Amino acid sequence: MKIKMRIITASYRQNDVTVELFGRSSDGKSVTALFFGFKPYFDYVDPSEDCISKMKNNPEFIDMEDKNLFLNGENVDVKRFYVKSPWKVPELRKICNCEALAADIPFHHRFIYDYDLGSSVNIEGELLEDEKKNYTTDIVIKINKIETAESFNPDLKILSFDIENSISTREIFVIGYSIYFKGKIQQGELSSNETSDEKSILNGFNDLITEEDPDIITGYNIDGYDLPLLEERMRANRIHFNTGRDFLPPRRIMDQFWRLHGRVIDDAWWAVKKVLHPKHESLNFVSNLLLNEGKENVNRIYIENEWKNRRDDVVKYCIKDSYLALMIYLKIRILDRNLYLSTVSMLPLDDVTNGGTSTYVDSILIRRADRESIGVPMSARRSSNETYEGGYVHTMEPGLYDMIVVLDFKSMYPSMIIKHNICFTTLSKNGEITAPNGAKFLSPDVKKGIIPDILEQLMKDRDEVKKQMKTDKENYEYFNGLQDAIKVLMNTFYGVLGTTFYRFTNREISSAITAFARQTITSIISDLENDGNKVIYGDTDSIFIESGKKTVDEAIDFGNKLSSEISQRENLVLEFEKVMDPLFSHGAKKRYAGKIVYPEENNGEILVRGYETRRTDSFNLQSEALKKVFDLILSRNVNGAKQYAEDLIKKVSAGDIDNEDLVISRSVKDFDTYKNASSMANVNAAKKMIERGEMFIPGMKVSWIVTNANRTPQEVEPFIDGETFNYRPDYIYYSKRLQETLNRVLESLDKEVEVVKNPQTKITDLFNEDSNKKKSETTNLDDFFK
DNA sequence: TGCCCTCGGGG
DNA sequence: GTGTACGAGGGCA
Repeated sequence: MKIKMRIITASYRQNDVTVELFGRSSDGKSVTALFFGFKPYFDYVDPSEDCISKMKNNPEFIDMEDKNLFLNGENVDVKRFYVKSPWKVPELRKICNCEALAADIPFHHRFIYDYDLGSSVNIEGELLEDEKKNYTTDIVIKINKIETAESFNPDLKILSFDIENSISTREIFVIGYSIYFKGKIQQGELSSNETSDEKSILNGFNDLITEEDPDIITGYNIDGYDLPLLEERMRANRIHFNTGRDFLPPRRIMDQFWRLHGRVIDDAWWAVKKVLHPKHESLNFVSNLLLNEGKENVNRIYIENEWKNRRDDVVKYCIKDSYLALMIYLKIRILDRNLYLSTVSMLPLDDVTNGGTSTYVDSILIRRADRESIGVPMSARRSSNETYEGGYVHTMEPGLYDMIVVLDFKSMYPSMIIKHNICFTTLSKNGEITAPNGAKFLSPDVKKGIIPDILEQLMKDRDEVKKQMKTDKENYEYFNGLQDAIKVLMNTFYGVLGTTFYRFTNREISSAITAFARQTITSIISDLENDGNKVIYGDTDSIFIESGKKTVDEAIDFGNKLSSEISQRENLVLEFEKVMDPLFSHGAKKRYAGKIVYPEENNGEILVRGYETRRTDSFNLQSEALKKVFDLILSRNVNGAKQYAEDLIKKVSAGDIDNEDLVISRSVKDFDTYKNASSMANVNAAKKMIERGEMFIPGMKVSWIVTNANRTPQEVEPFIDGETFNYRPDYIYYSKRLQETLNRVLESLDKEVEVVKNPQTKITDLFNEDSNKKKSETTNLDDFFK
């Protein structure tokens, strides 16, 4: 039989080293596809006789083969060794002293690369009835023939769940779930009652997953809470946590992700963090923000009592939470994004969802290297603390600027790589292209590098998809998602090539890329200045110019004109991105705030870079005051901003402020998990709560007010909602912190006069670091990619 | 300046 | 599972 399927995850069976591909077929069935007989292998560069005999005598040895590969600028002889077990490779690659190649590629990736499979595949094979009992999928098929197919997006089943449990005994009370499939939502719960205990909840959960057979499992903070809890309770009840499509349990990877054979575990909270960067990350806040809908009213701090007294409400609350997580997950469209990304990077969905970014680049580059007989080095395990010069940052004079036009280089680093043929395959002493850092690369007519070639192709692909997006209105969404994913992939490419020690590149190559980029932007800036333009700021691939225009329309014309002039002259694309009016900076690099007036859809937005204060352990007043100050400055009311700041700090130092505005809160774990618990304010607040007979359970969030910051550690008193606070806050401490925050912004505006009078105590000048600023400053590329 | 430690979400 | 890794901020050397 023949089927077309989208690959969700790939793995292999330990017992017989059979490759397993899990996915959904074009007709909506869940599928396990098995490939028998694929063998692990890796290469040794020019191994000695001794090395070869060691390998041949190893019980893992199957076969060997001669190869000739391009490596570090020359062709070398290598021996390819085929072995029995993927998990033995880390051991085997250390048997000899010579260099091992491609000995750190996960086995399922090795398979996908070798058969050059994309995210969707056509399979010819036969149904395996006797294997059906080993998997939860609708069908199990033996692969006789497999090849990549045009990518398609099947309907995937998403299951979201949430658990309510006892804080003290950890016992699970209820698991609520919401399932999304083909546009419909189905809900339910598993709970303890007269006839059902925790054991039956846990077994019920396993059954639910097995029967529903979802492709995606989500929830809110399931990675860090619900899944570890399930694992713990399953163990306590001696129940196998067999929720995989092969009945194996989920496994925690690096204290971060969970991996489950056949399904993707995709925590909605992580997705929200990555995509949205919300001010607060709580389910209630985020669901109100995205869905205009909040959590049900249950007090989870007193969950045991709530469960005793309001069981039905707790069940409702639990289901609602699973529903909210599901709706958030759908709303932010992270699944679509990852599906597109898996399409363009030719990887299973799980690998783009829960894998590192270098995996995407590996997927493209390793296939290409194999095709062209280029050796695949191992990832360097060197500690790479060495930094190198990154992007160019133009220093900004402190002040308030009008009608600023912002120009952006389109794909600056990919453009540099393509233009200068930068690649590990072209790096050569004989190269006629010399980078500003001294690295030399062969010219494209002598040898075209594979990285520039791939990037050029990706750029062309993207333009092509964009064209289709415009002509094929019916499939606009699809093409738009695809072009965006290609952009992400290209960004990933230069991110990986530019920041770390990636297997195919090195420092010389990374710094050649950034050096060319600096050369390009600085020469354009000086051209602009020679033409009489006022360049006030620039960072890596952006240039800020004071247009001198009175109206937005004039500024837009100016921006368009500049962008087309320079783009033509330089044979690069410099896009006119936005107009800000006004723009404010106190003179530090990477810190500014501006009001956007163009493009129209962002008109009125306030853009703040580099000034944000940490939200979680700052007190309310701090962030509110900062926001107010920016509002005033960007309304050009600088004096008003100063006056406001001065008045506020005076008020605080005089104690004329509500206690609520000074509360700091953070969560506290078990005290003995801290290296230096006694010096931590949150721990000390929790200890005092216990002394006072207040409830404290490790993991709880604790609120406090600082009462004496002159002592080490600072003295704090817990702040309990609804109870009077009988201590005097350290108003001097609070006014100092407020002053620090506000001075970061205001200090530059009026240097002679201290912006704010010192409140009672002497405070040394803050932010006097700009005495010897150079005109040109550089920054590490890593900063740019944050 | 750079490293180490911690939190955030969840009950 | 031939796989290592979130991002921001404060404290401290």
